[in-house]
Amino acid sequence: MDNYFIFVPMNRINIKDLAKLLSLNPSTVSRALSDHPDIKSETKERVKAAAAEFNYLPNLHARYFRQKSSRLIALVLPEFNMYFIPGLMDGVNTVLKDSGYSIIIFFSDNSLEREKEIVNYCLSWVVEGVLISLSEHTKNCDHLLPLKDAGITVVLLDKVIHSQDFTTVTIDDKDAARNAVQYLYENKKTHILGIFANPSLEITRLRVAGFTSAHLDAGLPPPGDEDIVYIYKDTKSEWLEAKLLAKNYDGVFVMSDELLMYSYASFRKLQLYPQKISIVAISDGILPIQLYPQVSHFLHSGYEIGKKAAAVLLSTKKEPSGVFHHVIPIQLIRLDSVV
Amino acid sequence: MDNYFIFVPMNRINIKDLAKLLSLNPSTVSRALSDHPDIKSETKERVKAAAAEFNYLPNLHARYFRQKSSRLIALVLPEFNMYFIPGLMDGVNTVLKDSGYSIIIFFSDNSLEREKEIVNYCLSWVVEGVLISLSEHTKNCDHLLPLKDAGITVVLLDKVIHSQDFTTVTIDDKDAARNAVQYLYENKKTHILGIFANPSLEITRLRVAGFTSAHLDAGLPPPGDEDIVYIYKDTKSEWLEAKLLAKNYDGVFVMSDELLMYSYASFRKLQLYPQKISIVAISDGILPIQLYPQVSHFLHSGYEIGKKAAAVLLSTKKEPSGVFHHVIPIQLIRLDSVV
DNA sequence: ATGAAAGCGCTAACAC
DNA sequence: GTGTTAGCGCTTTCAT
Repeated sequence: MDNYFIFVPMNRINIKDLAKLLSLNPSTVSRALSDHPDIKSETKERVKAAAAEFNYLPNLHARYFRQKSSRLIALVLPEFNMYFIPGLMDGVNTVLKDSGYSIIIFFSDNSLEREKEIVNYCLSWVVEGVLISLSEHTKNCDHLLPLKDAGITVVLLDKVIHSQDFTTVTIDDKDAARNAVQYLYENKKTHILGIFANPSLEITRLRVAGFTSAHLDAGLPPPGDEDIVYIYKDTKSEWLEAKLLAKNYDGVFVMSDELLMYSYASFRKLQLYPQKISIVAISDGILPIQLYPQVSHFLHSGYEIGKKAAAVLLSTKKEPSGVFHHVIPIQLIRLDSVV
Repeated sequence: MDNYFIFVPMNRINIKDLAKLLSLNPSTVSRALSDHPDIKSETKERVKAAAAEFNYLPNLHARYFRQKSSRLIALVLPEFNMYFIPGLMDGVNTVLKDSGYSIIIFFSDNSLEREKEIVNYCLSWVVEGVLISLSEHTKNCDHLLPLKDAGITVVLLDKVIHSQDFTTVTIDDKDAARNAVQYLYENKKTHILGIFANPSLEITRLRVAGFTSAHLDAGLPPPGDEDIVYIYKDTKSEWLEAKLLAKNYDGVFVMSDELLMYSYASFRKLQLYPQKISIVAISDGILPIQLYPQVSHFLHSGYEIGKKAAAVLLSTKKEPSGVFHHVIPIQLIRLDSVV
């Protein structure tokens, strides 16, 4: 007999069912559930008791479809970076988790094409806000304008392109790099190698600019081409090691956690750190304190950026305001005893 | 005059508008857009051209609401772990990105209460599948049963509790720990310290079991209480260092990347590694090759687990099948020259 | 090959 | 304080 019972997806109880059960009108039930002031508290309690008893859960597609909203925030990320991304997501989640918004997440895999597709998904899902860190192949924000036109709040974070169209949340990249060099200089380091990521990123260009200008400010000769190395996905560590030994460097600036992780083994292997050179990095803070010996860094916290960006998004939704470029202050974490 | 132009959210073009524009019926437009065989190709082309011209994008809430589906997969994670989570998300994304599903992400922050709330969100969003790694306070899967009852496919991954109700994707935790000890033993290490996470996790208990049983298999005396250390969020590294020096250990087993990161500085500081001890870890693979010196490990790839879990989810949706416990094979990555 | 009409579950005017 | 009714945008019978 058992095989007569085939699986039929349980028809979930809805507001209409609840109304029938209580001999009320669907609209009354709806209002009771959302604590509408018109409904007397006795009715509210009856309705809520029944809702709890029969495990009523609203269908959010129906609700938000009707309300022409979605309570959905899109988080768009270019890649899976183990240092920065988890902190960033943590920060975003911290702000959004009790706000009633849910997070729909997209990865552009550093492709502009994919980023454009994702913009369409955001429109199709009628998201209420977009937090986006741009792909490394994105050169401008034109493809984000349809979001703006649709009235969707967009906040760029971390990997951004500054424009008049969109609010951004970043650290002061140029200043961070400048401070780092200055710090090395104050500790009598004058031959400094800068280790940078892909120069097509605005974030890289700004940090290179800061690196260079700090040399000038300090009265040091400007760094030559050989003093600035760009590391790509396929750069071999042997190549970096040759660069490290090419000159008598006494200081190294590393612009990110990935690059610190990438290069640290070389510093140790060549017995440069802590013996001969000082290192300053820009970092999310987790890696440099776990390394041995530890590494001084300027704190570039994904958590803080995520929190700020999400907060800016929510407050912009509450009361719309103009485009603003928010800059998260950085902070020196001094961890070596050698400099 | 300018202030007469207040912002009115642009009424997006919908199927009805498109139909009016083309003097067609909305249903015809709908069918044309979804390549219904009844519609002649000339009409299809007209419709698609107009859709492209006027930037028509479907309202997915309306579509999936009508279709009683959602093309939404929930990814539920307990915390922000920099080693494992990014790889896991990468794996999930790799499988889902071209499947038409979007990912809605929730973090339980290791709270069972929050996990229950998230289950309700999944039901309210009518998600089509749930990929969940359990919170460390979750002791059974009863709170997931409403998902099952609603016909929603659930796949547990990594931090799981095995039961007859839900499919799981994990590595063979017990076997991985056993292999690790065996590997140390084969390299003549007989005094082995095991470093473990919170023992309330099934994943920890299994790895401890493997650690212990491997001692017996090898004919070693079973590890005493002092040979197994559990590291909690607030455990001080001084305490670990005392344990490391308490006996003449020649081998250490570390059950995860976080713990490897946590303990590695101590090994180096005390000049234990590579001088006096060998280390074997269970790891996602990124950290141990970047450390200097590198660390041998059994590869526990978040990427592979994420990929497998997402693939299992999709295939289960295509043709429903019973509960199955999938085990991802682990692989020894031998990296030290000292053992 | 296309049109007409109904309805998914919910909320918000508008009645009373 | 509660009921009536309409409609969000879309798909899908059913009719032609």
